[in-house]
Amino acid sequence: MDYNRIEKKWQEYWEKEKINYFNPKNADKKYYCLEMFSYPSAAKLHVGHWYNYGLTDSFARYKKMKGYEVFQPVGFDAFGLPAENYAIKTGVHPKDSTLKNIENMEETLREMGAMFDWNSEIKTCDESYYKWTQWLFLKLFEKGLAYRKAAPVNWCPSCNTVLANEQVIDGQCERCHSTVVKKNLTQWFFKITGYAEEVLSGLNDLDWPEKTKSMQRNWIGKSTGGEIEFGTESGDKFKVFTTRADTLFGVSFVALAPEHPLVAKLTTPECKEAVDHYIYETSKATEIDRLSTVREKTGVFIGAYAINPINNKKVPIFAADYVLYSYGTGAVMGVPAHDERDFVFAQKYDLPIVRVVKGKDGENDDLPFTQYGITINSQKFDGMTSEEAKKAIVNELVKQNKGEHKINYRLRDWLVSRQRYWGAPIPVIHCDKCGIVPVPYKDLPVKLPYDVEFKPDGKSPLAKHEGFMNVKCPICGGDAHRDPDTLDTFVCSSWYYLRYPDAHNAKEPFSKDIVDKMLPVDKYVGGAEHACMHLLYSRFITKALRDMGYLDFDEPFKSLVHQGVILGPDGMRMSKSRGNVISPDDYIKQYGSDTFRLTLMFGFSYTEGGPWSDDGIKAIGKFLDRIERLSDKVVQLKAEKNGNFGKNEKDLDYVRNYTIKCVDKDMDTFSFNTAVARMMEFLNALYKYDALSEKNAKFMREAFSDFIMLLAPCAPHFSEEIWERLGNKKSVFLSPYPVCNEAALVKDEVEVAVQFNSKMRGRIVVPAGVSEEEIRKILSQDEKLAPMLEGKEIKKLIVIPNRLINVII
RNA sequence: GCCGAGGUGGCGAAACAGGCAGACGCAAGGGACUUAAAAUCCCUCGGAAGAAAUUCCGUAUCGGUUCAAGUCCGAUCCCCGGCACCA
Repeated sequence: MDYNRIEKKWQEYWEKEKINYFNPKNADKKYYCLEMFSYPSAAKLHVGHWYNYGLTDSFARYKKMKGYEVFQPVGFDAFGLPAENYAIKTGVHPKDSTLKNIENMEETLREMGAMFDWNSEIKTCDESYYKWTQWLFLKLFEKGLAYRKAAPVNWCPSCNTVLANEQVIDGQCERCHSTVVKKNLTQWFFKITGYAEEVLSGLNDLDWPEKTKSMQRNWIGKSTGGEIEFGTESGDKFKVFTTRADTLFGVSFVALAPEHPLVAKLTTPECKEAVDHYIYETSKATEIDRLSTVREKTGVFIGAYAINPINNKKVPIFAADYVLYSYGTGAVMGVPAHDERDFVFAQKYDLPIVRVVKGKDGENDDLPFTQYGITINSQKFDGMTSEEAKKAIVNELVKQNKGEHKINYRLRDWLVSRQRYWGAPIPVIHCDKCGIVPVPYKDLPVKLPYDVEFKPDGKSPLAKHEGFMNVKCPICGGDAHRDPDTLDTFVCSSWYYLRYPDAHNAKEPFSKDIVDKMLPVDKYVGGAEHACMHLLYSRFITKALRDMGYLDFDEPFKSLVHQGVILGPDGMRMSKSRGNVISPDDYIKQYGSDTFRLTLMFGFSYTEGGPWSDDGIKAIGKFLDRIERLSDKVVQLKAEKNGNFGKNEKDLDYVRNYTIKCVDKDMDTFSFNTAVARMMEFLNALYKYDALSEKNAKFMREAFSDFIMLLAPCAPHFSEEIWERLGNKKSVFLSPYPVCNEAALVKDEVEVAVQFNSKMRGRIVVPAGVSEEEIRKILSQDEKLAPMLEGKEIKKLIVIPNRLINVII
């Protein structure tokens, strides 16, 4: 078959017949199938795109044949750093290179033959899209969910911009791997922490990979404990957060983060020099050093003492850089006997180690003892379990107004401003008189100017563009200037799935009616690397929009699948520098896109991925050739003669229906490799039947038609072609998916395994559903098995119907 | 350290809910067809012993539960992904 020719033929046909487009009239049967949209890169589609888009398309086509009105849109996450960095290197404007890349990708995506609904295409860099990204920002601002504050932020000196916590990996920039430094800057944040509890608890009901849910849980990092107020001799007070209030009697020191304001205030003159020196040394340490767990715990006594509210004991206050100012209260109580860090610290600075919890059963003398146990040395709280003591001690402090129950989250607010050019401008105006003034909705979009000098110098490129920057204040009419920062591209991608179903709406980002009908996304497919970024941000934005009344559901993605990663033939991640990149194009030219797609389906477990091997594609080529050869025979079959439905027909009918049942289920669960395996078995059975001298032509034709329908989602062009050759006038994708006839799966006779004392001893054929009695009889007559039973007493007979018989003798 | 997912032939991988381990394919070997090659078709293909029938062993390691364990339980080792001085 001339694959490249028929691919074109059917792609044109689908386009002409509108096979791929979602019909809103059938929205009650909608199935929203979405692949994570991609960044428009200059290179052609790589294997990863194919693996994501191609295979999920097969799933979508399967759903379509199952009777769903499938909505499978496509678009581009078009803002972002690579285009800008490319521009800095080559002088090609980001807009020009991006639009050109998009054009390229559109073309190759069409060549894939996926049933994308191109009518709903989105490009986040279009004014008609980012207008609504800005709208979203303003709505969050109105709600108090977008705010500006000065804070120590992650700064990538190479990208010349701030980064969200999520974009810092091991202290390095996610993108360029430069070491990230802390800078004190005033930046825009989204208040995702306000939704910490809901994004956490909502995970329980999601059909998502457990791994991803646990990564989000981890990232959100909920811990339940108490905040306890310590006094000082000077009358100042500060709070510590602890999850182990049961160890409060064991406190022998208190440690404050070096940045904590009380450090400067409480340090005594005698200690000032040492403390200043310590703070200076700390500030020199890089973020990576400071975050290392193996780093020695250090600190410095500041000369002041704190008073433990539970027993009024005086304990020394230290400044210590293992205490993070950004978490909890920036102050911790030191309980050396029951915390490893505190233990090391106490040994180093010779502080008392007081045990206040003992093991529940038996003595455990090892310190630090970090498990829960029974309280000791804790006055009236002695003898309680840790769980009880935690509550009781905080309750006692609540009464004295010196503490409260408290939940802390590790999650930080999402830093969304970027000092870069190629993004959506932040739609606010800074006025000396009126402060921060949101751009009026009627003035959106705030257009990103084209003629901008974006060579990096540590400041936002837009700041240098006077025509952009200088505006009149919408309130007072006086001179004012725009915000020179742009939004993190994750803001653009945090709501795109809402825009697709109503992509051309010029009056609002999306109609409430439409999204309430079309969302949540029924199946979302993409890489696992987005677990704590895109997937978390989108959930937050959905909930925020819900609370503002713009939609009526809680979660954007009901069901999520992560595809695995296809590695180079050497088992390493594909990269140009390694020279192990597999280019789909070469294979598609030679074997066709369906062959390539099927190879990916059959060769890997979808969620695992693995190294590419050249051998697989030849095998699939052979498989398709075999199908084509058989189709020629089927077409030429003379219908008349044999209308019998005997044993051979029954056998084939069994395989046919078994295949339908299995493939149906496998497609539904992204178990593509086994679905293809079942189809191969079916084809083998069809060949076996075809080899018979007597065959029922009508029946074989039907069985073969079923085969092609099962294959169609996985090899769309090829199947359409064969389908047409079989004499069908309409697209195979308009025919209903085959339904398994359960009756055909009931066999008269089954082969079961026979074990004696649990060891395999042979196989026998028995009528389906025989009684134990009959089995005994059959066994005693079996010429191979009967002699082995002679003179032995059958103590017990275990029968697993249609599978196995275990004879205990 | 914590959380999560894994470890099955020469290779990619299957195994519903504890019930014939290795489906389906690749590679390899043998054969048929052919002048020959390609293509196609047939057979073998976890290991060991045996002429064979057959037997024994085998799902990272050790132990347990069970008539029966890749699957369940306990311990250990290894690999991958994530988090990590989070109090």
